[in-house]
Amino acid sequence: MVNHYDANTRQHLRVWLKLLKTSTNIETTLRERLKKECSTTLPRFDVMAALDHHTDGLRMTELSDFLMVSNGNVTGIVSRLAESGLIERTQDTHDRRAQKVCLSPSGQAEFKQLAQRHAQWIDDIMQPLNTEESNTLLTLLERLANHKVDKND
Amino acid sequence: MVNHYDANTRQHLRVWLKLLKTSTNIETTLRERLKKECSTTLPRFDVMAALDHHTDGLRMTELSDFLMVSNGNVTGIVSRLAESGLIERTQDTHDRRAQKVCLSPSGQAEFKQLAQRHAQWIDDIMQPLNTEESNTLLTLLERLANHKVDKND
DNA sequence: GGTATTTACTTTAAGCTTAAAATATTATAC
DNA sequence: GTATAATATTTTAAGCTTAAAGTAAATACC
Repeated sequence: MVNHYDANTRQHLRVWLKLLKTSTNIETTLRERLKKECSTTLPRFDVMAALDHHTDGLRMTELSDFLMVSNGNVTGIVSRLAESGLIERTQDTHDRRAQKVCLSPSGQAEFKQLAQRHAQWIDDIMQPLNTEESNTLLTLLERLANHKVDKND
Repeated sequence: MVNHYDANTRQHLRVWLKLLKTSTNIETTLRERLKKECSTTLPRFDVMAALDHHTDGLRMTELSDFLMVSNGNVTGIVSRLAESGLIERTQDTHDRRAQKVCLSPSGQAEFKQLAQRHAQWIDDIMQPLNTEESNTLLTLLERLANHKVDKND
């Protein structure tokens, strides 16, 4: 198939595909390492990171809002983390619909290990860029992220 | 929780999170538009794009290699696309295990529409960067993508 | 106080994704 | 020619993800 787009559009597509591929590659590396070296998954890590950040615990809805995923999604991940004994759920005494979720002591210890390895991996992956370059990258990405797209093109 | 990482690591984490978020945001926008405006999904689009690119058709294994996903994954997506009449499977006459998959005429017409809208969306999303900036972004991303990580840290 | 609405959360259905097991067929070794 | 290995593909089990429907409890309204 002949590429019939103009030069500008081709460049845009090229950048988007590279952005997607780079991000996906790094994500895949993290997922593989979390699985092989730590027997866990990225979604579990993300939930644990959120709870580590919020020491007082979070409600289910607060958790899904913070992670920007659906509330039904969090239900499953939290259930499995609870089965593994890494998080604890406590019923809200004033609101019987709600519960507060937080890391268990073993969950805290576990996450401490995970976070350290995770940071090392990212350090390794980001190695090729010096401070100035990574600042440039950050700025350019922010420009893309902050550009609100009109949903009704 | 106190952030106990050194400045360099913090910067690396910041850049990675921004890269992930930007990429995910764009991907989410594309998924939403494909669903709402075109009643399809990104995986379906990706398979159709691969077949549009390979006019002679592809075997299942070639398709999963090209898309860099598992072969079992492609089985499901191709089945659903075939149900929709957008692709056709033909048995290989010399190898009864194999089949060749290609876009049906309606699949070609459908993809032509999809590709055009997709290109417009990307054009819109990449708007905030001029040519020089998008070239810089491309270069920095390539540096990250080409950096092979030692799997046995 | 009783009805209606909102809120917190779970369940369900459908699709995506993978690794691993299973099937069927072809190619190789002897 | 038959046993073995390799190849092409599908199936299965498990988890992730969403939107939509369902459940239960709290709040608002009158």
